[in-house]
Amino acid sequence: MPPSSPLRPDPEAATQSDPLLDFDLAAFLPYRLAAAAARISRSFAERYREEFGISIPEWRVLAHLNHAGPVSVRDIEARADMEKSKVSRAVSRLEAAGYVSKAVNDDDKRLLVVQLTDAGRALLRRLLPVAMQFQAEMLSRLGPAAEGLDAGLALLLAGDGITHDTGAPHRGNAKQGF
Amino acid sequence: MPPSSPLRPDPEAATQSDPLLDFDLAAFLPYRLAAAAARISRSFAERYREEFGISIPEWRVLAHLNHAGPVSVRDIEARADMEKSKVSRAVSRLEAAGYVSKAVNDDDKRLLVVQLTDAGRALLRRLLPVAMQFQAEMLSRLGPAAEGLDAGLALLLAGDGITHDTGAPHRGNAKQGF
DNA sequence: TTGACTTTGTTGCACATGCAATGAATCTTT
DNA sequence: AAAGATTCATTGCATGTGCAACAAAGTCAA
Repeated sequence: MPPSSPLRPDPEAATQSDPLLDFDLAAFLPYRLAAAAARISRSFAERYREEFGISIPEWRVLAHLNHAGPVSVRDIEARADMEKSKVSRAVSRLEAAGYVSKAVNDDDKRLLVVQLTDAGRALLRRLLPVAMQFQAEMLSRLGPAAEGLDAGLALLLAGDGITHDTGAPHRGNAKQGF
Repeated sequence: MPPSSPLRPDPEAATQSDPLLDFDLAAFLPYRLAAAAARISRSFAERYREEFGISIPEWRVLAHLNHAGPVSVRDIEARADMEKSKVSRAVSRLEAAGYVSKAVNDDDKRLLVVQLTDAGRALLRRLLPVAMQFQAEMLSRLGPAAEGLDAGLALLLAGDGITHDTGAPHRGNAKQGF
């Protein structure tokens, strides 16, 4: 018989009290995931805002542009896991700040060609090391648990959308983390 | 010499190209965490909104009340990882819906006593099984990786705030996931 | 070619959010 | 006891968000 861990409680024990079971939010996996993500994002965003004056949606756009070269809004939407309106606004802000340029694709005039400017590339040269260091801090906090965490995330992300280099738009709606 | 994994790239290789390193957002751990959390939260929120008409902040308040009995806003703030204004508004909505009652603590009149009503308890009896099932679906998707994921989350949450039964308020600010 | 349908990006709108400011109650210090 | 500092909850405000509606461009079939 397998042991009853906090994550997988003994199904026998679950049937015990009908009146109101003692559900602990702190042990609820979706909540834990959301809370951890919110905490990490908060500190990352704070650092980026203070140091570079950009938000996370903007960071995502820049990072994707660096990786992929000139792309359309639709492309960013798929690869950076953001709604198209969010992408559109982030790109506009970045354009206003001079970090990217927007042009119309001549082959298909519905599409935008978003591209890094020299200023954008210069910003990225300062941005990327900070991101790498942030991840390094995370990994050092995680230690050997990092592999396990990442494997779990891969499974959750594999579901229908984002995987390594396999982008697809997502559906559904939810304001914030659980 | 240890192998160079995507998570821990070979430091030698990192020094290769000065112009612009090829940073892949899809492999960036903070992004992966945020994207996975967003996806899970989205589908959870959708289910709860459709079926019960409540939002995630409201769900968190209800879950904590069920676990802890009558509490103040400050208590919820700590245990449910939400800003106090968010808690205050969620509690007000729940009160308007008849699921909780608000009263003034007689010992300390600054504190609120938020309490489940009968309707609130009845709602929870319907709510909790859905949450449990949602978590079960998550676990089944994760399989053996669940333990590793949860261990990683525990380390990230241990930092300064939420742990199993050790609540503390948090600082910093960030709109959404990375 | 024309007309229906689809895709792409932007925007109006309603709503949620975080932060700072506020008012009330309590605690601390003198 | 009085004055100052602190804690708790609420709210005004600016901002970010998702969704739906929209216009422009492209596709496809008759």
